[in-house]
Amino acid sequence: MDLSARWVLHLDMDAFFASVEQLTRPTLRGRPVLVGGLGGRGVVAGASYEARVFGARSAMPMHQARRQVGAAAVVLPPRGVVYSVASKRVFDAIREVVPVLEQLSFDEAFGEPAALVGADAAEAERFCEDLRRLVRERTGLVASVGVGSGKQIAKIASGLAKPDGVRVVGRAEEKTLLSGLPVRKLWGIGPVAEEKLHRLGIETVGELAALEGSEVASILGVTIGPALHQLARGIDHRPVAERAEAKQISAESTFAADLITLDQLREATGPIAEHAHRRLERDGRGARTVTVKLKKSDMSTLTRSATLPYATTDVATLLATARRLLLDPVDIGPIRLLGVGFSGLSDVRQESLFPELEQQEAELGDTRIPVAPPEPDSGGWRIGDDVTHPQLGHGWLQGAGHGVMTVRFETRCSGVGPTRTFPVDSPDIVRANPVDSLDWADYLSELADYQSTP
DNA sequence: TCTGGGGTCCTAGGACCC
DNA sequence: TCTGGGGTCCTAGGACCC
Repeated sequence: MDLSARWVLHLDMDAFFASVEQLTRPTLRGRPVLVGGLGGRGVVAGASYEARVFGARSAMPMHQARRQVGAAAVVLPPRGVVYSVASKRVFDAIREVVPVLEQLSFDEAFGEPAALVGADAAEAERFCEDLRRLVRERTGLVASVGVGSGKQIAKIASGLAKPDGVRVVGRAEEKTLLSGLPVRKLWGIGPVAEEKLHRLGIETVGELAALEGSEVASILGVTIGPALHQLARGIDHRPVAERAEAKQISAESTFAADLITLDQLREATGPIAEHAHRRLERDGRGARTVTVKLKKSDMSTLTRSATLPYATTDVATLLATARRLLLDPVDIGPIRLLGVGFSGLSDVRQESLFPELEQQEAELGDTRIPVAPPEPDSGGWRIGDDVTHPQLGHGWLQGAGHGVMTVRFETRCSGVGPTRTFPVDSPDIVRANPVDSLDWADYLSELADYQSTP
């Protein structure tokens, strides 16, 4: 293939989590929305542009973001299923035009459309504007697109395109753009590599590019070094390809207060392992290796893993294995986070070679699966919960306390909806599927169409 | 009340086998 | 009385990404 003719595009949804909240809850449009953990140890997973004006950013501790944004901040817990459905719709739509997509996350993907081979910059730009229009029409969400000769440039370009834009970086422009950038902007250079380079006086991608290959290898390692050196010099022939199946499925949880006994740790393992196990079941494969991850109060982490003689989906076996791997906080110190991961995933759901062993493990694993944590005040309702009312339809909880709750009735297609206040134990208010907030009005209009059809 | 949750990839040492 | 060499699997830790 003639690589000089290559156009790679990087599509990145604008403020994805916050935008989905604003889409499905019209009251939030134009307001500074922070999505993330509400507890003291939560961080921001998504911030709307209105919140970014105040300096709020992803990965920032929530209490800090909240302080910066002030009283206008709307803080909501993440609704993973809604983002997942919205994401699928976005990329299903894009695949109609660009069949091969390398999806990096819920909100990002590379593509290399066949239609753009040999195209000029203006054609590439028109193509991407069409793509953005398609996404907006189908989903109501805004994507920005960057285009360049390879993945690295395309990714940098999408950053420049934001918000709500397209940026094509032509061949002539590439070198200049790249060389002035701080090294940290290069994909694969994180805080540690950045610090190593800074200590040697290397600040920009241009300075990195100017080094000898051997120097870069000695600073950044023989595997990563040469790859990053090439990228710094604008050489990026990496193909765009669909991602392989996941190699690992895990769940983890940070506790409101550090755990200090082995018993607490054993209890906490249940729900976390079950969470990971539910996703394993959905995936349809079995796991051979179980890993537990413990993060201590000083943020250092320990992992312990064990490999079974066979891959299994049996929750008792997996849970017992995880529990066996735990370390005692009395020995290692207070634990702020526990994770349980499954790997060595395979389709073969082989019968156990050692059924009696499995039985033993199952019995061991049966010890005291903890009850769900007690619901907080307000009748178990939390801000952000999706609910439904027989007359008023789908809504979300704006506030709860003192025996009453305030519900805002609105969805993606309803426009700003009305609020009503109910006793927290009102039988009319029932928990609803959050995904309905993406669809509910559609469903109603379809129903109306259906009923009006003779 | 500093620092979530879900991933990928790399390194390095030891066991084990031929 | 010197201890090869390669390959694979397992384990633990860590950098990095969104």
